[in-house]
Amino acid sequence: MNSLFKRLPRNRLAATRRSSRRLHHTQPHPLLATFSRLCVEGPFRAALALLPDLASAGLRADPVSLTRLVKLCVRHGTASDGRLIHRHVADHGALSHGGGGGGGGLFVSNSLVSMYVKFGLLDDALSLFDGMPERNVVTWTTVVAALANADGRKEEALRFLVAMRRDEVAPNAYTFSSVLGACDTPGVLAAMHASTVKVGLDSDVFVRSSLIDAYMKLGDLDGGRGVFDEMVTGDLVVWNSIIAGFAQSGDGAGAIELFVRMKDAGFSANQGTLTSVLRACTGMVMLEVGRQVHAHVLKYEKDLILHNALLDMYCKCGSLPDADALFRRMPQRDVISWSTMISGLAQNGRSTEALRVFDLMKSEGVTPNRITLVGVLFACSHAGLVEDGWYYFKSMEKLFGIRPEREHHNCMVDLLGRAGKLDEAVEFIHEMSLDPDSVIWRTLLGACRMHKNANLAAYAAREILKLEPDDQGARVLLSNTYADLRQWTDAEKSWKAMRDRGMKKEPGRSWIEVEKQVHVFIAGDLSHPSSESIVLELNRLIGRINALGYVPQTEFVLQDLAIEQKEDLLKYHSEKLAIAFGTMHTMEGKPIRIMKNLRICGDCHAFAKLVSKSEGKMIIIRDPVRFHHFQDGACSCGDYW
DNA sequence: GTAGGGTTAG
Repeated sequence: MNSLFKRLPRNRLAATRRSSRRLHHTQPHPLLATFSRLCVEGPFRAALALLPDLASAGLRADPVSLTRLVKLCVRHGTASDGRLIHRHVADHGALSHGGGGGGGGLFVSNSLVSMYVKFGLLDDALSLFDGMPERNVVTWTTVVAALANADGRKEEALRFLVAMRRDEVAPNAYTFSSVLGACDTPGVLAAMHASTVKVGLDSDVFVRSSLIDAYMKLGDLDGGRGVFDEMVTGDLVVWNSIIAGFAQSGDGAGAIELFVRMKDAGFSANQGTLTSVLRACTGMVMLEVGRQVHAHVLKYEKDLILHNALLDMYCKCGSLPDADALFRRMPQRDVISWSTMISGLAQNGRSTEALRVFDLMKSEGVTPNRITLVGVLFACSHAGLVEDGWYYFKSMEKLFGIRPEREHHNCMVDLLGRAGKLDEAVEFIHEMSLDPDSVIWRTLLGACRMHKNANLAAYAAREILKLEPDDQGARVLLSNTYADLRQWTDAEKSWKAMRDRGMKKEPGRSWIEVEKQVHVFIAGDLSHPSSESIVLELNRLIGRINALGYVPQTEFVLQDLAIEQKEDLLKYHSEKLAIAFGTMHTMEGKPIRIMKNLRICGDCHAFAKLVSKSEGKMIIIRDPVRFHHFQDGACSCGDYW
């Protein structure tokens, strides 16, 4: 079919043209009919192959078919196929808009703009947009959406909205739902929200879910909740938006609560819902709820995002056998699956395996990205593999084409600092090509604390405070470092500086899931309903581990107090309360899983090790950075954290 | 026949 008309002699071709003109009002030329049919039914390749034939026969395809062809191209074709179609229609006048919007050229142009966007060729889309003689609300919305979704082009999206209004094209619900994704400051969002109300589009489900999402992404939970609560009739995605918002902002319990309400309201979860619920479980270490969700995930075996979320849930709940089994069974794995597994192993103290998985990933031909490399460097730094870390850092650009960015430099400072090579770490900071930011200095400060180097700590803290004068973390870490060194006057000075600025140290908090309920413990706070029995249990545990040689390490109390007071403060650290609660409520043979908001202190670490031995129970504690698996008196971190 | 919302790794 492709070359049929090319082989026709010229006179026959002319006859064909005449007959096509003659038949125009009765029936279409057979070639055009075939083309139209292929644009509806496919296959795409066959339709595409007809374009040259149409051209040489001098036939002009109708805009409806061309629009369909572009759509098929997005589904089945490549960007170069798309360019080919674009060139064809441009050469054959199919883009002329024929005033008054009567011509189909505008439709064809719009679908081409959208096609370029879908192929990630935003600049091609914009240059086509620039050349269009006429644009309607669809044209504008397509580019506004594309800019709102592109990295770092949100401002442009907002500018396009302004230009659109100047062009007297009124935004509709499509436009608002798109542009809301670009509203990343409270002021802009408030103004956009007001605009939607003004034109009566705020109750559109698409607009509403975008509004909720925008508020939640800004951390304005009340704003998001407000938009949600106003809803009279909604749909599943609106529910998904609010659940995702709670899950992302760390309120896992709130997310689960909404999930239950959603089901009561008669909606059944889809993969989007389940992904967010899993994320909530991940944040709260709710392994049992997560396992229940797993049962529903089985329905969506092809959904990679959902499976990756499940994998991460198992990793972050410290349940590596589950993670491992899932990873092996997953029908497909992408770079995110591999990165999740690498980081998961590293965070759980299994760095060597993490590096082995990285090798496996490469041997399977999956290309690592910058986040994968963060996981790899994390594995090196948390296992003290200084040489390996240097190797990956130095070769990542050559081997994988990934130029080390801030986060990788930060990993290196961590690697050197943790290993006690503080001078090298400082030298590394001074020599790196990027300007050190507060994150890097904070990493150095953490290492100084670990290795009790107060002078360097003070230097790092000053650098942080230069960049961020109100940084609590710097002041806390600095005063802790002085306290470690028994330099109480300096420690107090630093505390005073914090108090003067109205800052308070964040209290330690630990969580544990028991029978699908999350119990929260705050350091020194005995307000839990069963505190009495918890304290009894704590005393029992302390009695048992005293026999194993436990001595409270009061050096971890960072205030200058009498020994007994220090012991008391230590005794009621939140993770100890949670461990006691866990030994009372965790079934035989099941590990105790705890999450906490701050890094674990040395005394609690020793306590957990000994309890794991005396009670014959595995204890898993997740802190903001990594895990500790305590078993039979030892910890997976090898006391290196 | 053209445009829109939520969901995964550091």
